[in-house]
Amino acid sequence: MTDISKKKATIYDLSILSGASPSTVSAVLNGSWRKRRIKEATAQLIQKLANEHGYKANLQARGLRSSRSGLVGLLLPVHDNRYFSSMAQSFEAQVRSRGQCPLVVSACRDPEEERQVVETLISYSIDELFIAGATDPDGVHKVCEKAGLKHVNIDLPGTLAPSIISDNYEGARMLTQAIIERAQEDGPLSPDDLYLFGGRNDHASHERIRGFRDVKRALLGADPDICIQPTGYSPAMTARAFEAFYEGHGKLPRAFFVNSSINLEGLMRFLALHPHETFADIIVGCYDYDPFGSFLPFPVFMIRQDSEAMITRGFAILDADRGPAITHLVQPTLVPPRTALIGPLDALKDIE
Amino acid sequence: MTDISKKKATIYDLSILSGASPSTVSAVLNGSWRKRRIKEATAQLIQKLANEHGYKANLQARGLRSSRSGLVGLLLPVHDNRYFSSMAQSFEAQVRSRGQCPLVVSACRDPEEERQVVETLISYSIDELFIAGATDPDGVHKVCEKAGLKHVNIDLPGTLAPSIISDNYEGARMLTQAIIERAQEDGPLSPDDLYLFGGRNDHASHERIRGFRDVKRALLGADPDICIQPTGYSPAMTARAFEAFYEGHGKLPRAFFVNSSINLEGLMRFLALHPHETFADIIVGCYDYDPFGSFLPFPVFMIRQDSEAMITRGFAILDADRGPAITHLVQPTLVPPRTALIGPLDALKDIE
DNA sequence: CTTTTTTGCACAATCGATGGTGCAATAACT
DNA sequence: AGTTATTGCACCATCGATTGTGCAAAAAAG
Repeated sequence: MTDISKKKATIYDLSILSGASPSTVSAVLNGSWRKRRIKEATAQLIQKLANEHGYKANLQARGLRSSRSGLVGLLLPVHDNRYFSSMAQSFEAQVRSRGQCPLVVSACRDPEEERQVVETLISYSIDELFIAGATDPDGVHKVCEKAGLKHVNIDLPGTLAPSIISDNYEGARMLTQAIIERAQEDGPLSPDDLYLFGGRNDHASHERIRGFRDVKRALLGADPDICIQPTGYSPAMTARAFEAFYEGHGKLPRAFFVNSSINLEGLMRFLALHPHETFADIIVGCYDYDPFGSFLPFPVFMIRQDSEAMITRGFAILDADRGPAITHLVQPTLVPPRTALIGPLDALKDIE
Repeated sequence: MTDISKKKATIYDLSILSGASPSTVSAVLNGSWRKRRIKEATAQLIQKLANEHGYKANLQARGLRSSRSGLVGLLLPVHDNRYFSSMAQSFEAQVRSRGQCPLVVSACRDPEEERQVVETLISYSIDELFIAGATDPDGVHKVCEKAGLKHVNIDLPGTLAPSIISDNYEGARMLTQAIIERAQEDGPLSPDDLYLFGGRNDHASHERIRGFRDVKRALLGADPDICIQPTGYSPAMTARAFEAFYEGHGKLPRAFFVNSSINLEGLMRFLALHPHETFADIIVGCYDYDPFGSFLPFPVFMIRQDSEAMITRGFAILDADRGPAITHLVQPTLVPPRTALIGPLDALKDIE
């Protein structure tokens, strides 16, 4: 603080200033000094000097020596999405509170990129890795395994490492039931009136589709395959699917289940091209929560996945060290239309 | 790849395997081998061995020696917001395409936290830093300065380093004009019918408020102070401001300008407590773009800030090395209601 | 067949911290 | 006073790369 020197102070500088050896300085500054039986007075002197000179340990050097970096990684498919960005937010908070440094990266749902990004993180000797929504969790697992890196899967399960995911089946059941009941308030609902858009060949989509179909069959008696319209996690493809349906039927289905908020963005693209009065009576369910998505001009039921709880569980599992490769389910909650939930931002103090 | 050894290979391992010295191996693997006049055959042998053993440089060691890490930091106020998360998304892409590793962190709009987080990043020897939306850019600047870290401000300007920000004044003018014109379609608008909610004591808010007031005065002839309601960047506080207005007037203002999407979330919280029919005729302008925010059940004009361009400019400035501490303006665009823009996600390939 | 030049590489110091080991000086016991 | 225990710290190897320097061997020049 007081000091104006250009270069960053090292333990060697403090060693000279204090008259102690570098190893003593190191011990004092990394907290191991009691164990090393350093005199209290010596420690205080060194700490005083360190403060005066704004000493900060070089974490690359420390990491090199100790082969730990204090970095904890979170691998996301994308940032630009409320589900994942709020996961990033909770992740950061939890990592920081453990005295480590969060490293959030995205890999664009590309299996090869996922592995490469993780290789890079490993080159920085990260200590732990959360693999969220990976397209190929087991591929990433192998990379981690080889490097001895502790890791868990979040959101999409793997078979080789512990996984913490939403209870997609139950969530989809809740959501499907909610939109059916709501749609039936406007009159009887035929199986052809209820569609599902979005999702692809991943575990979450499968489970959600399974939940959707089970409830639909139970409540509406039938479940034609045509009502399932996978589009990938792409707004553009989803918009195309809505457009195609619209061209064929002159309207949208009375009610539909949208696999994620990313797919819901596809619906927005479709809506932008059509006057909204035309679709004033649709009922939508979206497997994801977005505060604005909840207030669209038609009823939108949403599912809020508890990413904060998943991260917490993830740390618990990593701390417990080498848990079995089982899948832990976290319950999501059904969010009725027009609901503004509080989120991680509310934890922030914000002065006016 | 082929290799099954437990530990990561180092240049020393490859040195033994190839019969070359560690320095030769190093030179081959970091690309400086031509400069060092290493025989082509030697280089190829070493590269082959490196591939076979899945060699990856230890970046902490490299960073320690060269005092560069290949890490580029982006300091955000928060993740959980479309503006900043899409900034993170473009940032990542650009950093990766430059062969570096992105490090995105948030500091919760807390000046002390901002400085500490940056100190931590510096301890990892990051090479460059983008300071986005910092509460105290100049405080952060000083920390960077002392460490000789190249940096630029994004979104909120500082006085000591180059800054790249939205043209908030022009953006606010466009937005204000758009909502006034739209509101006047429903009949004459009095100055008391047009409010501004959100924002606080930062440069962006000041400029937006200035733009708002200038246009309002020009078009509506007056601009009572009461119509400016700063709430900070907090959904909860913003909701309270709407609630207070509603209690006093039995309705919301006919038209209003919301300072950011975070404040717009405050409007959602208010709306959740009231039947939306009551507010079917409000006209809203929001300084930020959110794809779902654009489709609320009343007209929402939005401003899309070009975060991608800001990042690009930022790199240009950093590459030009030590630009003057001037402020560069990036033009935002006005987004009419019910518009679904494509975003960084559309760059992703997504197989069905 | 020398002398000079070029080629190809090895050596060793260094970045800044960590942690095992060993050795004085002091304190505690006979 | 002589012996043993304890305290307090210094020394040094080490983590894995980078890079300036130097020196043989090979090639080119004379």
